[in-house]
Amino acid sequence: MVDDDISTDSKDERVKLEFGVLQAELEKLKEENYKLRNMLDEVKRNYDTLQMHFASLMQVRKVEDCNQEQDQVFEKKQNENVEVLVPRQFMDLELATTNCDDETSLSPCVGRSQIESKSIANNIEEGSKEFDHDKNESHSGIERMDSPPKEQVLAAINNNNVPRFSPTTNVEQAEATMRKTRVSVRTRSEAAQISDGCQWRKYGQKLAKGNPCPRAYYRCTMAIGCPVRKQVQRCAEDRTILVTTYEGNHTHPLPPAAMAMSNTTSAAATMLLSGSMSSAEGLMNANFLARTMLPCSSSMATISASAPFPTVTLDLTQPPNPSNQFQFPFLQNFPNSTTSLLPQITADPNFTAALAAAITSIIGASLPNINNNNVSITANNNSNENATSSNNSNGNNNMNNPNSSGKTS
DNA sequence: CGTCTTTGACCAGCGC
DNA sequence: GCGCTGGTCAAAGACG
Ligand SMILES: [Zn+2]
Repeated sequence: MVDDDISTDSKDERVKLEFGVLQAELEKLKEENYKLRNMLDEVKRNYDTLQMHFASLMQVRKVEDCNQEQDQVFEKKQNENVEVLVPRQFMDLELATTNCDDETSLSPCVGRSQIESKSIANNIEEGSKEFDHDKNESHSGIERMDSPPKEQVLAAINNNNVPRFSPTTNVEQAEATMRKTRVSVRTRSEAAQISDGCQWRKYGQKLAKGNPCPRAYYRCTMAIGCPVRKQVQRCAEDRTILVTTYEGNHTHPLPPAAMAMSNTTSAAATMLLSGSMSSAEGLMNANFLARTMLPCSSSMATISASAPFPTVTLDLTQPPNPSNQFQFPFLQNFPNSTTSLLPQITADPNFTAALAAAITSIIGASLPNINNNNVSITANNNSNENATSSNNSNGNNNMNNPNSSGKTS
């Protein structure tokens, strides 16, 4: 009996030991699997990015060929001092901020850059209306807000796993000239605010000049100290259009909706802006890429050198044009989208905010030294946004609060 | 009672 | 310096 007991005990112990070993091994394998999966993801992203880059280069070459033929016309225009300014702005990043950051020079800059975009990139977009709205939105003094510290920038880079084309020196240089990157989203919405998965706290409201609708200011409260802010304002011309401008980088993980987009947009956005940093050619790249990022859109993407800080504009108000979907593999790799069509994706109310959040983080982190870029991406969206908070007006307009005082400083 | 919104005050930048 | 404008602060109140 005693012997038997001992033998079963030792047997149990051996089994336990073995179990423990196996469990440890399993854990190890899990970990390894996780690492490998991460690596695979990264490789995939890099592949997508490279493919984008390649495509853009091909486009650039095409356009260059085209331009050589039209060189004389170009030179003539440049002599008229109309076209030449944009490339210079992109080259002299620091000077550019002083060239173009006052209100009076803003409009001419918009005009110039759009002419530039169009003539170089062959019929990229007419989008002057959009930029008029954007102009109203963005000539404010946000640039005086504090730049995020280096750690934050690096953290954001890591968070998004963005493959960077700008060398480290650019990031360092960028710290000196750091400006807030902004992502402006235009959607059709009756709600006072689009639901974007983040938590926001309203901290102010103003009547902006040139727009009877008040502009509301929100700050991200998903994490203590998150510097992300957003402005929400209705379009003066079409009050069904809600313009939401995001600014800054989240210091916390993005909500699932935003994360879903992040992987897909990171490569594209990085490409978009890395291409646009230093030259007219880059401007072209960015336009081309912006156009291809959301190929279902009826209008195309533009990039402009108008803003005192880089601004990506997502116009989700246009009617759909599903003729040319899936031009690029990264869109096919869109998480969970292998069976769905892009218009459905862009109609998702989460899409807007997710894309905005992702791009804000990405470009804010990886390419902070572009000072005068405006990227506009247009897609269709008739989403039904939900207001996450009641957002009353203290302006003298038609918003919800009948008791509003009508006074704004 | 804690959280959020409202809203007048305040501040900085800019043009004159 | 002054006024205008956009952005932020913070006290007071609303709300659950
Ligand atoms: Zn945040």
